[in-house]
Amino acid sequence: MNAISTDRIVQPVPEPTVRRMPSYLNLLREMLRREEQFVSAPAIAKLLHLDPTQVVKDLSYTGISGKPRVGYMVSELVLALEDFLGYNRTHEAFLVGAGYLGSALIQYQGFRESGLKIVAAFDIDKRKVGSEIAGVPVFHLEKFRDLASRLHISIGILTTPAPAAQSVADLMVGWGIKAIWNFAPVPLIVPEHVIVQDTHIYANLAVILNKLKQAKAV
Amino acid sequence: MNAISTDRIVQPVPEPTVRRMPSYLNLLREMLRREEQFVSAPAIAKLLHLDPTQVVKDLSYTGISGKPRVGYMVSELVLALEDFLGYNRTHEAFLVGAGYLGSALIQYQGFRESGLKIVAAFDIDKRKVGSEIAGVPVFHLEKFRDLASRLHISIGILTTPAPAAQSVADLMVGWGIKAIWNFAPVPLIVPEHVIVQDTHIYANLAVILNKLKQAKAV
DNA sequence: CAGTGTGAAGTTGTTCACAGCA
DNA sequence: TGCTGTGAACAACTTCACACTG
Repeated sequence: MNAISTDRIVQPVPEPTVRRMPSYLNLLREMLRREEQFVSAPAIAKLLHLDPTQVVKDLSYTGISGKPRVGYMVSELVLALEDFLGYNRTHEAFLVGAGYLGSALIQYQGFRESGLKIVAAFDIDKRKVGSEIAGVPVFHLEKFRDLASRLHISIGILTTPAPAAQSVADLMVGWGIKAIWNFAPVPLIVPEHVIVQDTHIYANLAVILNKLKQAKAV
Repeated sequence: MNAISTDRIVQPVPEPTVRRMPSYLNLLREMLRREEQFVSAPAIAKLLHLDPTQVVKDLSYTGISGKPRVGYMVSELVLALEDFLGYNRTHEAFLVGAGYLGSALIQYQGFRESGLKIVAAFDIDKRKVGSEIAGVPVFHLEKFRDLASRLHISIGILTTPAPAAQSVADLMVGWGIKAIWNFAPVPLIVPEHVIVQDTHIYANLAVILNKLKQAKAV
């Protein structure tokens, strides 16, 4: 390995592009399984219901270039996307709130091939503490402190009920977590350097109901 | 009821605005509980980490107007938002795929006060069929046909593994469902008149990992 | 004068148009 | 001719600037 950094300058990528990347990877992995060699942007666009130019622009962020008339090499794209998304590094995470949603996330098969590894779950419910969910141990929230300082975990997944969310976020911040994936419908207050990604199920529901209303009105 | 429609013309609302609406409602319901009478847009903006003008513009879509120097009447806004989001009508839904994620959605307390009522779940796993999840009966997928034709359900929630997603979507379409809330990481092919709302957990994960990468690069 | 309300400016993301290539 | 790749036009959303109000 050369002493000069091999990391290219990480240029900012539009968030919508980042959000589409997993879909590309998903599709391309499937194509790789079917041993398809090349794929064109218009073909991808059709399958994912996107604009062809959009796909070209998005894929350009991976650094891979395609051949006119032929398209992109599937295997090359898969590797580039995995690298781009960080799916070949392993990101370890703690999950707090081992209820139904938390359990669902732990169970989620896909995370294993997505660079996310939930290494421990935490709860305050004594019936859950001491058990395992899909091989992931559930500790009492008190233990969070000790473990987080020993291992160094960068991602905290917050799946508690709303009232507990802020205090759990404080805990996570206190123990040096870099990013919080927040599923509670509460805006978290955290120091500036901590990344918060909100995933609010209600926003999606709102969009559906709104589109239904719109459709009915026409 | 008058023959002349009382529905106002449903003007299209920017999707980002729609997505923020549940957060406003959430906050305002909390304020209502605390018996706060008035709230200003800047105050809301601060609590939700938004731009004050944004809040003003968003709230204007509810049809409610505020008083200069004072702000908006909380109770009025809550009612208007509930109406806007359709939370006072009840939308009945079928859920297909009673795994961990499906169970989590069924359990989700919040839906009850969000106008969404999951009336039945379906699966093909014999261990699940016949059971109940939080009072919601789980039927065999075969039964879907009969029930969907009898009741008329507008929303289908799709929480099956990816390979089953398209065939379940076909089923849902066949029985007249208007909107599909899709949690499978698969682009569904449906007739034009059917609304599909994708909720892909990986998109959110991708954003987090990307921000972490970005943070590290700085 | 602190807040609403709105038209204008700015920013971001998408779509178009077309040059280059095999 | 069908595809990549990119700069330019366009559309959508956000932020700014400011007139208005109690």
